[in-house]
Amino acid sequence: MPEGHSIHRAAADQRRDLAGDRIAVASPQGRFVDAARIDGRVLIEVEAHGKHLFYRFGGAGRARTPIWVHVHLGLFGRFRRLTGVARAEPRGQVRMRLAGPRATFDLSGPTACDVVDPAGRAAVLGRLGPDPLRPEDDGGNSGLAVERLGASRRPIGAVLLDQAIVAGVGNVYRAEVLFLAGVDPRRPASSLSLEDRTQIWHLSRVLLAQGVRDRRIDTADFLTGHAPENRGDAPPRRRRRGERTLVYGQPTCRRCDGGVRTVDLGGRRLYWCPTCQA
DNA sequence: AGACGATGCGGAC
DNA sequence: TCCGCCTCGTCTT
Repeated sequence: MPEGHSIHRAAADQRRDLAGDRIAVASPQGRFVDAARIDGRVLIEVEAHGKHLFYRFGGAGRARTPIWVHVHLGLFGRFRRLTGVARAEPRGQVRMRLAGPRATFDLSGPTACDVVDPAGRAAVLGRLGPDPLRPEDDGGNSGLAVERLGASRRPIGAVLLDQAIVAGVGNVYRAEVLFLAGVDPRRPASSLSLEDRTQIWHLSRVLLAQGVRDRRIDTADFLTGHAPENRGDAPPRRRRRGERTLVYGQPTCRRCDGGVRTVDLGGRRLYWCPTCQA
C-alpha cells in the first residue's frame, strides 16, 4: 500500500478519529518498546511528510518538551481501523495499537515505529524534499522541487524516487507520473525542459491526491478525462487489480497497446511505454 | 501447507 | 550494488 498517499490518508483518518483524545498506546507484539512512555497521553496532532508519519503527544507530569512518535511503513506496513466489537483482539502482528474512545488503529509491519524528540523529528524532515501533498510545499517550494528535479544527471526515473528531491512518490506513481508526462524515465534529469519538470511536479500532486481521496492508487481515469477532479463526489468504481494503472505492472500500454518495457533500476522495477514516452 | 512477491529503505561492502 | 528486515495476500502445490 504505502506511497505518500497512504500516509496522508492515515494521518487524516487518525487526526479525525483520535486527535484531542487520551489514547491508550500498546504494543501487543511487544516490539514497540516505548509504548508505555506514550500510553495515556493526549494526542495533539498527526502529521504526514512524504512517507513519514509523526504523532505529537501532550506532556505528562513535568515533561514539557513535545514527545513524538515517528512511523514509517516501509514496504509492508499497514494500518487497520477498528471500531465496535472488532476492536478487542489484534489480528496478526500488531506493533502499535492506538486506542481512543472513538476508534482504534492497529499498526503492523512498519520499518520504523519509535519515540523521537524534536531534534529527531527535525533530522528526518531535513532529509526530505518538498511533498506534493503539502499545500505549503506546493505554494512555497514547488520552485525548489522543480529545480531539484533537474539538478542531477541521473535518470529522471531514479531522481523521482529520491525522497530528498520529492517526498512521497513511490514505484507505482513514478511509473504513472512519467507515463502521463510522456517522459522516458531513462533520460538524464538535467536534460528535461522546465516545462517537463513542472509537469512532473504537477502530476505528482494530482495523482497522489487521487490516492488520498480514493484510498488506493487508481490512475486509469486520467487517460479518459474522468479523473477525480472531474468526477464530482461520485464514489470511484472499484477496479480489479491489474486494471488500476496505465503502465505500472502492465504487459501492454493502456493507451497505444504496445509492449511495456521494464528494467531493474536500483532493485526496483521500472515500467514504461517506449512509444508514449519516446 | 508452502512459496512468493510487494507501493521501501538503510547499511555493509 | 547487494542484502536484510518487516508482514500478509495471493498463488501454486
